[in-house]
Amino acid sequence: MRGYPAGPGEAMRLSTKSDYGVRALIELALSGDGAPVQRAEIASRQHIPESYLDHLLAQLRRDGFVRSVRGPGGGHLLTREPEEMCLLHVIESLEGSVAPIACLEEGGECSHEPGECVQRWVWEDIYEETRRRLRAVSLADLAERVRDRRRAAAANYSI
Amino acid sequence: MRGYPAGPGEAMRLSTKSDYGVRALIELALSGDGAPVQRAEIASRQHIPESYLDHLLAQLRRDGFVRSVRGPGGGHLLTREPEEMCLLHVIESLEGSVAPIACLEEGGECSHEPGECVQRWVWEDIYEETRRRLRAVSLADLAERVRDRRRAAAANYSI
DNA sequence: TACAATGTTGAGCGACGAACTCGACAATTC
DNA sequence: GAATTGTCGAGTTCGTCGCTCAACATTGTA
Repeated sequence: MRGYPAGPGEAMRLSTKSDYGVRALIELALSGDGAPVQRAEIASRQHIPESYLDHLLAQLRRDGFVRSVRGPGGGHLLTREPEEMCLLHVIESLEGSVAPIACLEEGGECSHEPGECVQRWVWEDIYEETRRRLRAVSLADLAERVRDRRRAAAANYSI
Repeated sequence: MRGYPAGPGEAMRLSTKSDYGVRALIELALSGDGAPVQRAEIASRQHIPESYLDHLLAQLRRDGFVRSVRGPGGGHLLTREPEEMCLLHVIESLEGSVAPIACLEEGGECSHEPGECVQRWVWEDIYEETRRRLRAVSLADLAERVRDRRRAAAANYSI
C-alpha cells in the first residue's frame, strides 16, 4: 500500500499499522458468518503484506479484538459484534496513543518548566475531540461503507 | 528540551520543531518594543539549542513570520502584530501539515483503491476541526498566557 | 576600509522508528 | 503424524528527527 515510511513534513501522521489493522478487522466484520478468515485471505483482499499482518493480528489478539483458530480451516474471528468495537480502541491498540504531544498521555511528563507549557490547553481540546470522534465510529459503520461501495462498484461493472 | 526523537507508540505526535518555533515567536511577541531579539537570547530564554533554532528561524523567515536585522545589535522581529498570527499557520510552516493521513493533504494521493478508502471521512472531520481550533489561537493569546504565568511565578517567588 | 558581530546555508551525523522479512517453533485437526 | 495453520522474536533496510559544524554572506561601527 504505502511500502515506504512517512516522508518529510508529515508529522502528526498515522502509521500504516492502524490503517492495515482497521481494514483487517473490517474484513472480518464483512465475512460475518462464524467461519474464521485466514491471514492469507485478509492480506490479499486488503493488500496487506502477509508477514506484516501477523504482527498486527498478534497485537489485536493481545488486546482482545480478535481470536484465532488454529489448524486446517482455521483463521481469525472478531471477539465481539462489530457494533461494539470502536475505531478509537483499535487505533490505540495499534498506534499506542493518538496524543499529539507527550504530556497529554497517561503518565506522560511535560518537558517544559512548570508554568511555561502554554500550548497544552490547545492540544488538550483537540486531543479530546479527536478521541470523541473516533469513539463514535464503530467497525460496523466502516464495514457497511465498504459493503455499499463494493455493491456500487459491482453494479457499475455490470452496466 | 526533548533531546531525543519520539519513541514507539507515538504516532500522530508533533515534532519538536513547532513547539520550539512557536515558543521562539512568543518570545518575540513578548519583547514587543521595536528592538530585534537575538538568536542567543531566544535560545536561552526558551531553552532551545541555538544552532537548531537557526533552521527554524530560517523557515519562519521564508514563510514571512519573521524578519531579521543583521549586524551588531541585530536580531529577529515579527513581521506583523501577534494578534494577526495564528498557531495553525506557524505550525504548518514548521511541520508541513497536520493532516493525519496523506490523502487529506493538498495534492495528496490516496493509496487505496477507489471506493475502498473508508476511513477518510472520519479523519477529514478531525482534520478540519483541528485546523479550525488552531486557527482560532493567536500568538498574542499565547504570549499573554506566558506573561500571566511569569507574573504569577514572580509573585510566588517574592512571598 | 577594515573588522567584528551578526544571520544564512547546507552538509553531515548518530540514534531510532517504520515497515517489513525470515525462520524456528507451537498448536490443531484431519 | 503429517499437513496446515498461527506465534514469536530477531534482523534488515530505509528514512526522519534532532542536532552540530563550518563556510559564507551581510551589515553596522570605528
